[in-house]
Amino acid sequence: MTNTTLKKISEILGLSISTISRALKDHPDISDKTKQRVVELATTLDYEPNANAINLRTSNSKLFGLIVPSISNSFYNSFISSVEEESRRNGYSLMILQSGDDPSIEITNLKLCRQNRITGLFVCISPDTVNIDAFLRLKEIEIPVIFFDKVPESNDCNKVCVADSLSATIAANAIINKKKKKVVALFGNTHLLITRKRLEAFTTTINEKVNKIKLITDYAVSSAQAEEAALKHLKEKPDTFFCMSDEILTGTMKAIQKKGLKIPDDISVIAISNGDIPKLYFPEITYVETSGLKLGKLAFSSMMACLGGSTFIQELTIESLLVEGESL
Amino acid sequence: MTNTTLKKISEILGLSISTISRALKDHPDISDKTKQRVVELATTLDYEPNANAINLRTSNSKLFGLIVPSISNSFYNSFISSVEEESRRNGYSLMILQSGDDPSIEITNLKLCRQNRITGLFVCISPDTVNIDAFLRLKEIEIPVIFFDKVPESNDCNKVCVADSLSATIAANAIINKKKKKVVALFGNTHLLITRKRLEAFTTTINEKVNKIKLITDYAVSSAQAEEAALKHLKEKPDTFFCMSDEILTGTMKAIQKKGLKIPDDISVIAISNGDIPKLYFPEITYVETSGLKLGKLAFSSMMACLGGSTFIQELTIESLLVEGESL
DNA sequence: ATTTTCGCTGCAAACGTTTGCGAAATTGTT
DNA sequence: AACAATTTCGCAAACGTTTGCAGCGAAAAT
Repeated sequence: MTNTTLKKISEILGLSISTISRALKDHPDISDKTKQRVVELATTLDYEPNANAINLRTSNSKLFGLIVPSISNSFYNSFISSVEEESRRNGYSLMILQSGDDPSIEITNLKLCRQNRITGLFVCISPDTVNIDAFLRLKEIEIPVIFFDKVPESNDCNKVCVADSLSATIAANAIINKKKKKVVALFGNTHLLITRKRLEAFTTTINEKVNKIKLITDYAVSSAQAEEAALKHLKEKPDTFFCMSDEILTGTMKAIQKKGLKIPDDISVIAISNGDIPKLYFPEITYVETSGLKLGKLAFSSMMACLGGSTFIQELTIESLLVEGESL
Repeated sequence: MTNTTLKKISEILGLSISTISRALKDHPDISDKTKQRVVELATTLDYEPNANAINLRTSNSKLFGLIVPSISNSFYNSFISSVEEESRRNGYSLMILQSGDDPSIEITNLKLCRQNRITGLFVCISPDTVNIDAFLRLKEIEIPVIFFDKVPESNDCNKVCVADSLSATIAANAIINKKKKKVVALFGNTHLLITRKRLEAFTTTINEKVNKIKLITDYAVSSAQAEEAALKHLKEKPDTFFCMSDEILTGTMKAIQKKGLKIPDDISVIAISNGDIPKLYFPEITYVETSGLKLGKLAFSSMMACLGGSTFIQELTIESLLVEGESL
């Protein structure tokens, strides 16, 4: 049993292939009677058009590529989820590839995308990706590329990002408003632009405060390291923890639970997060939201704008907002 | 600037298209000198073969479809992650679609897969999917279908599952060994085979025990519902909670934290989980591991077996093991 | 010198669509 | 009845590959 094709239908009905093709897409040239016969047979034969043939013929794949370091990450996850949904809604398919933060796999993935003649690409580059020429070359063949989250520094490309500096500033201001006195701020990998931006915005905002807040900063590149760091700094009796990311937050929370501290009576916590993790705890953790869902929607609309003919290169950011739990 | 094709290369080099095609795939018929010229030009022209044309011609898409209720779920996530990796390693691409537990979207996704002439399909059906004919029809056109995790009851299909009954039995035995007396067991959607299996295995194992354990079972289809249920049953002073899934676990944990109970002194907890969530808490939650990664690898090898010609219908399970935290 | 062999290359069909163009059948107009 | 207009349909080319087969020139064998 093989796949049904236009040819097969045409032979059964004694009509030409082109008539079948037109009938199935409700072309005005075809009479209603014929259309009906064709549609009927097509459904009983379970006809599904061959996307490869269509793409080849029309050179319009209706397929987006998406390259991301890892799909098992709550932020990327929600990003992907929303892009996938938007794509389907708009009649596009999505090909999702993960690079594992390996630039060479990134290139392999890019090749795969090109071979499948994607209509557009969403990509979050790995920290070690220095040369983005391969990506920029897509533009020469008129394939829009939207960089998201971790974006290259080049000005010559479309980017959508969360507001790194702003979100850290919002968190800092929330801490100031609550009149906290001694803050331990934990950050991630200092190689990343995102860390440096958040670090700078956070410390400047805190230090701008007139009656000084005591600020202790530290770094961790894993949840376990964050736990250690938090345990260490708990000895200095801070009243607040600021966690730059979910990874840092989970480590910090383990330290707090380990010490049997009550939130927010014994210690306050605020984080920058996608929102999933903070809601797991009781009381729920106050966080500055950097929504993967929203970023996905923004990326998608940016993509559609490019496909609509906009050659305007732009860098977009989604605003952050404070989601108040009861941890601060 | 348009895409490079074999034709373009052939015209520049004054060779035929077939020669270019053969040269690029190192066919013995072609002389080394010619091969070298061709390969050289192809790389400078950034040639990438058109996958659509190849698929059309060879009717072998090297593309797998994967339909899952949601990609933002730690279990499916690790499943997808491992299938994606295996696919890439073996020269296949992966098209990931989410159904949002909506059977009609599931059908849309299935159509998309068929239109793209996938080589095989991995699918986790939604709880409301009653009719799986559309999936079984793929087998008639020789497209292997591997059902995973939430699988239909039909015997006429390939399934890979976590050891549902076994994992629940292991959890029950762990509870028995710890000499618990009063257990609240929370389960998910009763429409699902997985729920019924776990329910049955758990209750029988508990009830086999000579000196009776008091067992209270309840159901919840969301984390919030689980929290409510846990809160309700806490009034009956159980000494142990059994949570069938991560979703149930997070709800239960919120209830426990809300009441300020200490684990394991005031209350014990054991869950069936992928492992990510249990490790977020302190003390870490004891769980029976059902690994998405392992299931992914199993599903993939099962797929490869089908493609290798095995028509042997089988139901495979990955074994579970108890990962001891300090919550029991 | 003729045949055989062998290395290299090209021809052409096929995969399943879409679509411009022309042709036949039907209808309407005078 | 003759012709124009309209409706309905088919032809054939094209998209970019792969691949069986045949062709051709030159070296090797007879």
